[in-house]
Amino acid sequence: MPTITDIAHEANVSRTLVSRVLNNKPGVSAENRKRILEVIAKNHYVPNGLAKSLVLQKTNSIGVIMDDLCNDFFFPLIRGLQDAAEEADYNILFCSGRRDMAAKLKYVDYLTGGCTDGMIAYGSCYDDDELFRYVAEKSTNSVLIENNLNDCHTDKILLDNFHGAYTATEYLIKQGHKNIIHVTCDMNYDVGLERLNGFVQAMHDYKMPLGPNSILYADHFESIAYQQMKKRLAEGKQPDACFAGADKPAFGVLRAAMEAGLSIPADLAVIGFDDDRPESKDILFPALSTMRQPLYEMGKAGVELIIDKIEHPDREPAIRTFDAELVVRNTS
Amino acid sequence: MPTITDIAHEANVSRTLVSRVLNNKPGVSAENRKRILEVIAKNHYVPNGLAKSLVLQKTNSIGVIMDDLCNDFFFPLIRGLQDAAEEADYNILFCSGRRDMAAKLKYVDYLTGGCTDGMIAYGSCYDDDELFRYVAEKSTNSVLIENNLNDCHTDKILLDNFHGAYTATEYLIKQGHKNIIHVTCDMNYDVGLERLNGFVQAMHDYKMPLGPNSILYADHFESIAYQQMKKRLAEGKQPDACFAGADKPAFGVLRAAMEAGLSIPADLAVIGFDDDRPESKDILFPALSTMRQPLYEMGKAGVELIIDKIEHPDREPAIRTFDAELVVRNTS
DNA sequence: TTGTACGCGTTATCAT
DNA sequence: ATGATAACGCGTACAA
Repeated sequence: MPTITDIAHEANVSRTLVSRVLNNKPGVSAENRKRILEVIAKNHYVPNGLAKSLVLQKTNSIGVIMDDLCNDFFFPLIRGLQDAAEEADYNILFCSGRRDMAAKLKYVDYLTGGCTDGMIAYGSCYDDDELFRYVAEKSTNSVLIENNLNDCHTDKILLDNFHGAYTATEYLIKQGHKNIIHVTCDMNYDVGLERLNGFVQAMHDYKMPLGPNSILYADHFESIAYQQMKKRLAEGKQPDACFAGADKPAFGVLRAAMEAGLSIPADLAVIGFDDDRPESKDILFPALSTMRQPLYEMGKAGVELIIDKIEHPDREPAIRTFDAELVVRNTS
Repeated sequence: MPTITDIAHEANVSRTLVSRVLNNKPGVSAENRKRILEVIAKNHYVPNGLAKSLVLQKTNSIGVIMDDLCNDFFFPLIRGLQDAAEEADYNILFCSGRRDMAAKLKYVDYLTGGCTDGMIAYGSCYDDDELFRYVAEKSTNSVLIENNLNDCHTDKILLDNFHGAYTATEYLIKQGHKNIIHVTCDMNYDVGLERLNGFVQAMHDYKMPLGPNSILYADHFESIAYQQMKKRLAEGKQPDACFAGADKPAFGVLRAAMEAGLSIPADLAVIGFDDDRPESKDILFPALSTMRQPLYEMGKAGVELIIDKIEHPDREPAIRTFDAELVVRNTS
């Protein structure tokens, strides 16, 4: 790879002049500028980003670390991050250590080691606590998305899971349903608890019956919710509405209900959370009503926040909270 | 961010000793090593990657540029890239200029500007020719995946589309089908032509009837194939087998056939290419037989190739070609 | 308009 | 065992 020195030699000028040309700065005669540009083009010369960033103390790029790049649920998030970065003329780099904590931490070291001006980490499960704390203790600009750790004093983008669950439950109540249950998502995730709490609060506020039978514990997949709901129906205890803590368990509930011959939403209204899609490909589900996370907007906000932080490194950590949006489709 | 100089001062030693400790090298007294490690830990110090890479002329990271990160078709590719990079202890960074050529080229400049040891570009459409040529003319290590440009003298990972199409067609012939047609995918892509050629060659070799009615021109989506097939069936010209140049048009064909009351695969056998999934969510398709691209293996090979090139910069450009694999499901 | 000299943070070479 | 010094490639005061 040619360096600025090579270009300077070939053009018979000093490196200073080449640098001026590269950065469109004045102080170069038209003649020299032309010759320098020719030499640059001829050699396909591009300034070394490492050296440039090192001296400028600015990389103009942002790193993103996610626990999974291969999940279409995150597409809106990725698009939001990309759009905001493109708009601000920043490079945005995605990387993922997947389920390997050591790999994740290595990427954090990489991203915070000077190669980027700031980093964004996405994660919502307890496993990510270690990651988030590791990011937060670095003295670099960082934004954490989705998970709220009170001891991490960095910028954060959060979803109000409690409020979303409350909204969904309230909607079912106002639709006139009398026997509403909640099917949880994975309670190993923060979101599981928050959504359960939102459900309970709404039921309480509207003085709806709330007992041990009001909650069915499932996880983030279809299967357990399917089994639990099947069992519940077999016992003859049939609710008339169900708020699920995530779409995957909601599809499990739907599957059980459809197998039992229930008509949706007449016999059972179902509303999920996340605007996800079913795992099962061998069954045709009705379009699921759900609470949609504004992931696109959250991604955009994440980049905006990190850029603001880069430009004002000394400001206090900021938190931006987003509300999930009720999307009514054919199951409610 | 603290620097090595800060650490050295705080530990009352020279930068040399700190560097030795950081890189686990001998030549430091146990006492000093201990104190230096303490200071490092206390300050959460991480060496600046820019400076380190600059002096070492080695970044230990690989960049990947794809025209779309938000497409689950590429998941196996991404996983292959990640697995191989992880195994070789390289960082792997994903970026995408999406449909904006200027953005793509900017990312190429970034990735080839010293921040990575090499880059991998994926692309199969004609639009990517400009991108690929731009990558190839850089004097950095690069691997191009999927698209074959003869004037690009870089490492390449290719799929033998001709052979895959031949295999699929041959399979249909050997199954005893007499009236086989080909529904093309987008002919603006290299792959479209290669797969058409493979079909024609197989039909020719087996002396199967080949006329103007043997080919239906569609694109990379369901709709046109659906319309074309619907029209064809309405004309009463019903083939007994169809090889589609991609899965999306194959689903379009299936949709038209199913609407016409045809039984699959008894009345019409269908085989696609790519192991993709349907666009339509309102219809339940049978599991499609297809030619699966070994994208995971291709991704792994891409990283292996680039690392080999990094270690042997002077070797001749290498090409590795992969065969698609016939996956027989319920449509043939 | 042009060029010299210094510094960005690190590693490596060579003294001590 | 320890430390001064020179690179890596670039931008930028400052001097000419």
